[in-house]
Amino acid sequence: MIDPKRLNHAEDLLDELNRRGDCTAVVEKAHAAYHNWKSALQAFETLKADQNAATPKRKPTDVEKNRLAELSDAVKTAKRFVDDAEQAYRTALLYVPNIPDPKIPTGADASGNTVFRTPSRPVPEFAFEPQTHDSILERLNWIDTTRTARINGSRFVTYCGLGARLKRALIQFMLDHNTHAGYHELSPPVLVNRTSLTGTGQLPKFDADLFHCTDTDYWLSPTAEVQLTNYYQGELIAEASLPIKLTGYTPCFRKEAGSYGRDTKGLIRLHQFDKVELVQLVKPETSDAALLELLNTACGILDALELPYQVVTLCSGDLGFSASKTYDIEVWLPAQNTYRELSSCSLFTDFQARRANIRYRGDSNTFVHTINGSGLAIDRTIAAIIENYQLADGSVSIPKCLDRYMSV
RNA sequence: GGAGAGGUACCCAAGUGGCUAUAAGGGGACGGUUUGCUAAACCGUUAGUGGUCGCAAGGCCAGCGAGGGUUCGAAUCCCUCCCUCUCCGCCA
Repeated sequence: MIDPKRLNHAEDLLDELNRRGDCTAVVEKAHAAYHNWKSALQAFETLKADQNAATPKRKPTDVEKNRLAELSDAVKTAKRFVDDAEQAYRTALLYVPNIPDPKIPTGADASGNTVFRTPSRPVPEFAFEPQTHDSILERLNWIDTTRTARINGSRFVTYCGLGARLKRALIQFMLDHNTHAGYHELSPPVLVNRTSLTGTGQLPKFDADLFHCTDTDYWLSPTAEVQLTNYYQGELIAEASLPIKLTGYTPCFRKEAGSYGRDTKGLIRLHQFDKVELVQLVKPETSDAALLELLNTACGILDALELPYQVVTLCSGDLGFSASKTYDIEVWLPAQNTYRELSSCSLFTDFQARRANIRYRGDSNTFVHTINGSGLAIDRTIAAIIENYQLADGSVSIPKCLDRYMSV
């Protein structure tokens, strides 16, 4: 949520927001609803002050009672107006995206993204035609999509034998890496409530992407960002405990509605996947540096795995709804002959903190800035390892840093 | 899932329809007096916050788990929900 006071200068706000694409409609709606609420509030508060002044300390006489009853009716009517107006204004505000960082490039879509860090190492050269990760994994019996399709349908995977061990090893390795970088490990539930999803910005706008339990208001979390960021929901944090750095492994669930036909094979786009997440809650003045630190932690995992990657800065038009600045880490996939997103590291400024009401006790009580990124997506990392580490004889080797996690 | 008990400030807790919650009383914390130094004793401080109006000083409104309702008036009565605790059932 943006600072509602910015609606007082809606033209300036629009100048900044329209770098994403046309936001006029949502801003004008929020702007109108905001002023409607304020005038309703002022009318109510005046009446309420009258009522408070007129209410006697003892039982009122019948004459007084008539006048008090009138006042009471007027207050109730005014209150109803305020409540409706407030509901409308808050809802409208939930649909206004975050303000893009002034320093990021302006662009309409992914073609406007710029390279922030050039490839970390040369891409591997193969003396043979590199195979796709799914064909290799299937042949090695490290995954079984045929049986999984019977149990779950498409966009699910079962890891088998060494494949399952590799997944477990990667989770372990990444969590160790992140805790060594100073992140506190949490292992949260994967069912979350509506309030938390609203706090981090998935709801109300993006409910079509989420799995929702039909008989309760529980949702399957699409990313541990939800659980880790909302861990401090509603809290007033002591200044001395900032920055808070959290990491956690969870399964993640996404409907992937609207991506029919895209990445149907392999591990790139699944309804359920595994991810190790990095989250930071920081003081506003340190958030730019903290984003880079978090990015470096995520990149450090790929360095250790010796996988080639590049980092791009998302342009204004490609930015997610809640983010003000995002760096995508893209790993090289030889069979696709391209870099694919493996982690998205974003600064949300106070946008999520306002929605989730996370503040810290400083000179005044201020909203923290939130930052998160994958560190890393497990299944896509497996895809990258398999494709980059494949050998001429059809087998694959395993990154050296995983040896101690893969041994029996 | 069933039966019961709770949720008031940093913690415990009194308040059960009107006397603006300066929220009684403890505890803890902090400051002071006293002291060679500690402890004790005594004195004091410990409501913070959100919103709104205002250049400001300051005014006003809302806050007793959350949301509704009853009432001229609700921490207090009623309803729904959340959470904690005890017992039973079920289960990993």
